[in-house]
Amino acid sequence: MVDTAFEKSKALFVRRWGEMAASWGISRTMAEIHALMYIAAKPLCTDDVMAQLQVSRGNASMNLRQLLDWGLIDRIHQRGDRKEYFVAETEVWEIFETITRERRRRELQPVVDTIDQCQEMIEGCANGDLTEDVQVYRDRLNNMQDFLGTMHGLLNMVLKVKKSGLGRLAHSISRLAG
Amino acid sequence: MVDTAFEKSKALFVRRWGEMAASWGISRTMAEIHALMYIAAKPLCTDDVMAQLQVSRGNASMNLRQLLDWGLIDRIHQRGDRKEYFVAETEVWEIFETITRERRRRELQPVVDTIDQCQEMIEGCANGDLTEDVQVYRDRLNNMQDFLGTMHGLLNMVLKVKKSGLGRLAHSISRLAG
DNA sequence: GCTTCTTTTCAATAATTTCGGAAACTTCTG
DNA sequence: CAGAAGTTTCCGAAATTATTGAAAAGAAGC
Repeated sequence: MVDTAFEKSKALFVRRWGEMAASWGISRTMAEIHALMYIAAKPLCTDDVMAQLQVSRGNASMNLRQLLDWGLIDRIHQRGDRKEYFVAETEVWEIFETITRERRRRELQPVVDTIDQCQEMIEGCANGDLTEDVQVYRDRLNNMQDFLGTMHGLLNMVLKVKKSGLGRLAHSISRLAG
Repeated sequence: MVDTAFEKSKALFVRRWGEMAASWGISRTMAEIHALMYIAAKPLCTDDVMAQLQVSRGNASMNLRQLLDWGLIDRIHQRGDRKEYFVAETEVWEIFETITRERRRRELQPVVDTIDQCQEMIEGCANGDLTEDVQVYRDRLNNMQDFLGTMHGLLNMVLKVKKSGLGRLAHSISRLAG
């Protein structure tokens, strides 16, 4: 039956997407729900999620809320239906941008702040025979900070051109790289 | 005391680094050991790790092994000492490249392969009244695949120019982005 | 505005997974 | 062989994730 191959393919994609996300620190179910909606042709409701992923209502609800918080899905109301339906952003560059923005804010920014703080803490440590160790430490912190700053800027630029300019971008970079 | 501020600063960095890594799917202790070695002026041995992070020998050993597997630290032998010592790669771009390479291989590649597989599975599904859903699904898979391919290439280019060309690269991209 | 039905959210409990420590085991060196 | 360093395994602790059931919120009908 044609339908079976289709369903199996979708299930495979959802499962693998969840596995990948799990190893990136994102709850497996949350990623599975996202995958499900990414490939869905129509909006899905909570019951659809429950049925297709075999999870409880509470679990589905909590994860849907988290996806809303991330901005990866939107709530929509069908006229004549009381239920809430959800649709995922399907533009991959938008998805990437959203995830990037959120993770930067939640997980990278604290590190950047902490490095600043670490540097302040050793500002007065230039005397004594520990100077060399301190100097090494200071350098390592500076290098990391520079790197994070550079990546931050680079990401911003990539997001700015997105797919549109990426052909030209690629060409340009490869010229530099050669 | 000068030394105290230095030690506190290092401890803070190590702790935060571990926290960040934890939310990226990397064991906290493994990341803490890595941080410890990244900022260390001299090679460290297992006992140093045990003492500074307050972990057991077995735990230290396992995580050191993992770091070796990742290629983030190297084993070195001090003459006249039977102990093994370890040093971390301290060049940030090298660290980034290593992590990128490993995560791509371990976590991204399986997804790419799976998408291929998913596409093969629905090749014969162009008939029946499900055509529209299948078509949507097919498009979404294609978009994701394109995106992953583009990012793959982009990352390769960035790694190729690394820090050296990044000033020019930044300028070039921002011109495209403007 | 109130009731009733449906859906969502929350809190407590349960299950699963991950992580770390102790100790047994192996290897290496002298 | 003795002793020290390193590795592996097993088991318990902690953290994360999921389920259940009850309360709250929201819409439709009266």
